[in-house]
Amino acid sequence: MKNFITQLNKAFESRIRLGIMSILMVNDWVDFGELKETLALTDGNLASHIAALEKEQFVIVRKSFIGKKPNTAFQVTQEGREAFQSHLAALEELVKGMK
Amino acid sequence: MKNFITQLNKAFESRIRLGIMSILMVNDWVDFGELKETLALTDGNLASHIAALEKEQFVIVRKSFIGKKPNTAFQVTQEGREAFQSHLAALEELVKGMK
DNA sequence: AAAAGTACTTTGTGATACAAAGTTTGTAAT
DNA sequence: ATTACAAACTTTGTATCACAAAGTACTTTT
Repeated sequence: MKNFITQLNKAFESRIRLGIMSILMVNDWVDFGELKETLALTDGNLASHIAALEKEQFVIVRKSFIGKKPNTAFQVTQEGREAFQSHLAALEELVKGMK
Repeated sequence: MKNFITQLNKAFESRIRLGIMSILMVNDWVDFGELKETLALTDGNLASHIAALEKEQFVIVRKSFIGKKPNTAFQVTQEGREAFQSHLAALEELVKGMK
């Protein structure tokens, strides 16, 4: 009766991390600037949310240069993909119960 | 592109409040003790989350006596119902985008 | 009188969110 | 060579939140 709530992942409770994940789920290698603009975040805010997701090993970070400019890009890991899908499945249960 | 995230309501970000609301959406007048057990919360924890929802006017609280025992029960308001449904709709958008 | 039940409130601690400003490293312009 | 700029952080500071545990108030049961 309460399991669908305990299955919700704490890492995905915040709107912003929900946004980051949903973008990374459908786009391979999204870069810092693009993500920042899409979600209308400050640098620091994005950096800290990414750090939280990286700590959980839900995303990986790649630092490189595009031409002469430094570029940081993110990709969702397999683990992140699975965790996020479970989270969404639990949310879906919740929605279903309401119809 | 980012609107479905901004449509997510901050009041419903926590697992616990998500749980409270989903129960109240399908049950009329749920009492303190029942909600507390269903969600496996401490008294204080439930009280504070309810207070947050009450402040937003998403739930109303009724204090009465059942026989000789004090009873506190909660009901979702129309406003709460609408806000929660919008929230779920936004989550559904998010899920849909991923299929 | 003592114990137990209901519903809180208070206290304390630790985590989180966020903005704003500062820092680092490397490139580009003058 | 100095200045300026850009990307991506890190730091700082403040405010809010989550939660457990203990305390409170009132009533009822034993």
